[in-house]
Amino acid sequence: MIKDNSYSVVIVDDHLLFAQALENLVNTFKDFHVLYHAKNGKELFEQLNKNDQLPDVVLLDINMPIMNGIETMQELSKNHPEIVVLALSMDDEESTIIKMLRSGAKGYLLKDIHPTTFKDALTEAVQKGFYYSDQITTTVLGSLHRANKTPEVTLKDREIEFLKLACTEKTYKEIAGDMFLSPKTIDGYRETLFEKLHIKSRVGLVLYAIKHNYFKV
Amino acid sequence: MIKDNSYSVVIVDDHLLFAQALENLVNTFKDFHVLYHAKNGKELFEQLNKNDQLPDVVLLDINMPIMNGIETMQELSKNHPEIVVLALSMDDEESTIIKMLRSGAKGYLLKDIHPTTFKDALTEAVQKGFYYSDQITTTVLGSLHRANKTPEVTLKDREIEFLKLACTEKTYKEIAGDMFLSPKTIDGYRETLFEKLHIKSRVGLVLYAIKHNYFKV
DNA sequence: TCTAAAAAGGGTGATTTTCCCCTGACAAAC
DNA sequence: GTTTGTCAGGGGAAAATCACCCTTTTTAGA
Repeated sequence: MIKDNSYSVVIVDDHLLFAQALENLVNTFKDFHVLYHAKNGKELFEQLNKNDQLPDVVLLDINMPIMNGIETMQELSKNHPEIVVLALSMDDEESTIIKMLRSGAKGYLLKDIHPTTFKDALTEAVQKGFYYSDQITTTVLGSLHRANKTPEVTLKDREIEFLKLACTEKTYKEIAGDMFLSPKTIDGYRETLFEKLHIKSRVGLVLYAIKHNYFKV
Repeated sequence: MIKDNSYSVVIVDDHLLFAQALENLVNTFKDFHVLYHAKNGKELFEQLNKNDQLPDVVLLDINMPIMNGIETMQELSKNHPEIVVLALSMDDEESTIIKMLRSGAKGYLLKDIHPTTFKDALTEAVQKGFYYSDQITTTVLGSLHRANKTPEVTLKDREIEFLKLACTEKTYKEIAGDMFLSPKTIDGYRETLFEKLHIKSRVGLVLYAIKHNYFKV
């Protein structure tokens, strides 16, 4: 879907300065032009519905309020699977990368990418339909490798609920009250998580929860 | 120090994409032009020493590896107090803002600032020598207000050392070993921090440490 | 140099966390 | 119809955490 001989790009990022600056940068690439940008997923879908022309590429920030990158990506996959989405993020947290790619992102760019590399990534993305940097490939392969031997840690709803409460200054007894369970049951959850997550103290619970986005400081 | 009738700007940011994009944006402002950009404080000083022309404005990112915004700012204040430095950051963490301003930054911009506002900020910065957004003013005033009644929480080096270790799965006894102190002394640190930080459990220590950047997950 | 405060360490006891082993209810699977 | 698995709960004990009150040594300021 080329218009004026150049690919159309939409930017989704809540950092207006970055979004605007990025738009200017993209517009310096002769094969690309920016259609518009949105502050979050919600705004993106409003724009997509309003405009006739669908973008060829969406540059999607992950950390946004309102409707974050993961949710947005999942919706995009459902409604517009033909759009090539490149995730844009500050951090290279493995779980985040995996989540984005599993949700249908066709690439994952760190914001400290070199502008030249960025242009290459964009070009490759529209031509081949995807772009994976060596670093991301390594990360993903590493994760798959580990997933093979350690059968993936999936937490149940009640465990997650407990995990979040463990990140507060409540005692387990208080947590038990909050969850309408006996302290002994809570003790069971604690022990289960200690085993599942290979940790051995409440501090471990807190660190795991924060690292895996179950709890925000 | 105007050259070609326009103010010179230097960008310091480890996110190359952002830096490049920002440079392009600034270059669209007719009263400004970018001299160069640096990936961190170290690189900035190398450039400053190499080049004859000093910039009028430095846009300084805070979160950088090698030499971060705070350290860079302190050096800049010593060596080139005449340069107007605007801190650029993702987050509006009060303690960070305070630290930057105390180190001599003449303004503090959040990266989600609107590009138009950004241009205004830049213009005001070179004309008046500083730029404080309403939000930053409020934050700073709020902090001063609190500083009046609660005499500011400054942690000593040894307390910080302990705090970081408390963010691991070590027991206090092990921490004592690491710090070559008796468990009883460690217990003293624990108690002091509990009071200083208004917390009541080790979880509180971990949360405080992470929130105030003493510990990275 | 004197003094006062900060740092290091001690004792004791209550509370919480951590560990291990065990019971019953219930639901899906075989 | 039994097995298997998950969820809830219990007993008991060791270890760690937390709280309060105390002494000695070191350090820094007047």
